[in-house]
Amino acid sequence: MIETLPGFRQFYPEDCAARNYLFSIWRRVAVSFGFQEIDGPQLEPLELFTEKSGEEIVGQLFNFTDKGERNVSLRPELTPRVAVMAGSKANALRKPVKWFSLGEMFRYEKPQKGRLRSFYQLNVDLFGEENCSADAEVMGLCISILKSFGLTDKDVVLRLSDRTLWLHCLNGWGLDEASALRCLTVIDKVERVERSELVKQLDGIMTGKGDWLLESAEGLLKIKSLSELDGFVAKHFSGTEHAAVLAARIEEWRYLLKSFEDMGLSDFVQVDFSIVRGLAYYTGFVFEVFDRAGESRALAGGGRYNHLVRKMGGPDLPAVGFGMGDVTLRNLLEEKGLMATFADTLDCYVIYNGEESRTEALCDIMRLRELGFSVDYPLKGGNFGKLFKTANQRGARFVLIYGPDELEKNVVKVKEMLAGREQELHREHFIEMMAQLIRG
RNA sequence: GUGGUAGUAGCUCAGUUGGUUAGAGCAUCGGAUUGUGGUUCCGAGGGUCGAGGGUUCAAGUCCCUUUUACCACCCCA
Repeated sequence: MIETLPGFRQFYPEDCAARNYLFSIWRRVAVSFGFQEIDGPQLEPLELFTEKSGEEIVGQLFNFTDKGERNVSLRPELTPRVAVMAGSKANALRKPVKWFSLGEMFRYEKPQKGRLRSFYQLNVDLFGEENCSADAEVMGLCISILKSFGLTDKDVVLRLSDRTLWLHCLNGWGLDEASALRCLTVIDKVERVERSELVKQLDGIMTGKGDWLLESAEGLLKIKSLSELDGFVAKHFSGTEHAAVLAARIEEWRYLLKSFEDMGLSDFVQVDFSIVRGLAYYTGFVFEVFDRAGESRALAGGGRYNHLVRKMGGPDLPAVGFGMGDVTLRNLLEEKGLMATFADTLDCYVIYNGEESRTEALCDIMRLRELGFSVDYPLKGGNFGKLFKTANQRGARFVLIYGPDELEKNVVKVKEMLAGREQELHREHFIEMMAQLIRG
């Protein structure tokens, strides 16, 4: 037997049903928020990704040279393509542009739990609105989706941070923009790297002041609420030239958090400045959603990326978005017992006895199928006891019996499996009556 | 890319210091049961013991290599 490539999955019916369940909720809730579905190619020119993320990214890509000597890569994410799509029609698109996409992504990584080489991702993007009402809408959708799966604020938390505020503070502490960005990549590691190592790295950015810088940063990292943030900014920056921009930014925070309150989603949101996200293209509010209990990987993550569209060759177009993968989500839902088991179900299972009965049965089966009902029947007959057992296993609501007795009386015997009730329906109006029974 | 652990039927797993023809439960198929389901009983099929090499009279078991999965790193759009 030939195995799948590492990190790729086969989907048996139960797996497909589970996947479709995730897709259906993703799609339904995104549409309910007024987002429209889009998609892009699965195979892309390599430059699309190196343009956005630099040459280092190639190590993580599923890339190769095609028969036309083109450097290509399976898509590891959708965002650059969406940025191109939005950018190239930017002037023609009604703002705000609210798009989402469900698709398979590929990354050449070492497979482990919650991380495969092929996975499905929901991608949500909102273009053309600078106000943080757009951030609220996008994050609100992210939380609402998780709620729709049955997850509560006891299960998951959206950790909300802000790269703009970080940069203002670092700027206020004397770092230029390039140093500040380097500093953020160090801060991103604060949960998993030892303190002395962090100080060393920060020393490399601000000579002799690494320790002080880390302490200042830790002040920000400790903050858990807006009032604490107010206090922090007052303590560090009141009376300085940075006070005004910081005050303005805090007003945006106030507006964003108020939006979550108005949406009834506040309990899902936690101020947490340790989230800065690895990639440098994020420009404002950033967030990640985690399982509150476990140490599993992030369920979703995203933020503001106001410069990407221009970087991809389009006009200035502010943007905010997030991605959510199927693997971690499904793991969590299974852990929490929120993943339904997807049993085989049928509206009708038809059993017959003899060739003449089969002729009549097939005729009715096709008519019921045309009405959209799921109807199945044994391909090779069998005794009635066995066939009832099969009907039961198949999850059939009704069993329709076509036999010599019924044929003679010109009826179909209909058994409702759950109730065990039986009745005979005259064949003259059988399809109509059967349709009524199934519907209701 | 670096370490650790593991791999026996479709699934979950037994398999003694190396010793007849590798087992069980579940699932599948058939029968008891050719006009009535969830229970029960009987039976069958299904294994190159992940792959390759070595040690041995003899390897699922010991050794080496390799591969895959899981876990921890690196990374994480």
